[in-house]
Amino acid sequence: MPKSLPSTPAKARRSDTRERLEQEILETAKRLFANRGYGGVSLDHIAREVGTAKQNLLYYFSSKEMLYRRVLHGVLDVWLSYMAAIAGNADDPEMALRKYIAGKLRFSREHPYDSRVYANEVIAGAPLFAQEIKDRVLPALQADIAVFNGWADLGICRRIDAAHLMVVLWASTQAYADFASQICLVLGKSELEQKDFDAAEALLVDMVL
Amino acid sequence: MPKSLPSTPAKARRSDTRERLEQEILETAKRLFANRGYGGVSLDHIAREVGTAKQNLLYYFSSKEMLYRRVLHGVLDVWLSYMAAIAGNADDPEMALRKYIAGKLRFSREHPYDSRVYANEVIAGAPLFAQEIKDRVLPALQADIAVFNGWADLGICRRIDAAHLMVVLWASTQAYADFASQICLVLGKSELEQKDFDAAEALLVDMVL
DNA sequence: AATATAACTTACCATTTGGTAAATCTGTCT
DNA sequence: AGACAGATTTACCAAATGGTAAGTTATATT
Repeated sequence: MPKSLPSTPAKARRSDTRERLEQEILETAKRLFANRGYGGVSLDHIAREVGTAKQNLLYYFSSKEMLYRRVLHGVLDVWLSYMAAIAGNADDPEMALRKYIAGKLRFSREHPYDSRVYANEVIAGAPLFAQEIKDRVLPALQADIAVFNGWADLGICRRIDAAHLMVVLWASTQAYADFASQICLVLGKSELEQKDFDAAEALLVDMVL
Repeated sequence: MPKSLPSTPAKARRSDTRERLEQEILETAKRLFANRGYGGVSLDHIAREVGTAKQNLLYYFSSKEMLYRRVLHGVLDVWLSYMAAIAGNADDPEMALRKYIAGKLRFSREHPYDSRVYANEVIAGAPLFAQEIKDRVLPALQADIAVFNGWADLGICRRIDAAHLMVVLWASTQAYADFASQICLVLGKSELEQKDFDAAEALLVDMVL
């Protein structure tokens, strides 16, 4: 343990550990908010889970609502990062849709807590989220819708109601995170496996094309 | 006001008003639970909304959890009542699917609070609901799945993964209640209208068939 | 009218809630 | 070493929480 040979400046190391704890708080809060909703989680609960004192959370985040906002913001970052597929493949409808469906299902598989926090917030009417959705989600969605309509204009694909198609795709893929507990019951297993996601992808691609 | 001429026995009248208040409590609780989740609603909150004292709620329902259970039970009743379409039209796949999609969308339109309470509970992992889902929802779903597989056996329709199809249909239709706030943002309107539901129905039927 | 019972309210209570203020500790820099 | 800022804990607090116990009012039965 070469404590006398810090490769990075001390200041940086300290702010690193700070960032790591901050990140851990955010992750834990996300998981709890996902499972029990904003009102169902107390700061004390989060703190205990992280292994620190409630008041230390308030040192990192000025209030419960601010913590929640930060969680939401991070969730949206992840959400959007999985959504760029369609506009990025504007020349090949089939490939674009495949990638889009696969991407969103991957999001559900890899980030179930993010998905559920998002879902909880939207179900609640997006009281804190509406503006950010308008600013960040809507443009992306509308770009995708425009791509669809462009395809229809060119006769490459049938003219469909792109907005509703996006809703259906979004809801269907997200269900594999948000409603996993019920899907498990239906499929008679305790948790979803990769092949369930593959089956969902196959079915959706099949339906859409 | 013919108070001296009670058309119904006094006892019945009293238990009627009791039932009416009980129903009002359940409706109000449902709406609040739908919008803010179990942990986000207090008994006081519900009582104030109903116009009575918190302690009167506890006279009608022995605890917050019991009240919530009663709400859940009622939600499931409604949910199931809209789900009987497929098995009831086992001879005509197209008609059955049409009716099923239309029915589930009607549920989303007519009972958004029920839908959201259900969604919240499932997102939370169905801690109180799992057994009831197993007992009441699963048989209905499996009957529907069996009908699908029967069709495929007869060559009436393509062989598809019926379980996942049910998930997709369920998620897509329910989204129009649960995620209404976001769909409104996408469609650029303040609330969903009948024609939005019609468009969704057309798209879904089109995709499935 | 008297009584019993159902419906509702008032008064509490222990615990938990989000949050503030101050004290303490820890590592860093001079 | 001592000063100093950053990080964490301890001690509180007022309000809200779910719930109990006892009281009060309305309604029905005799």
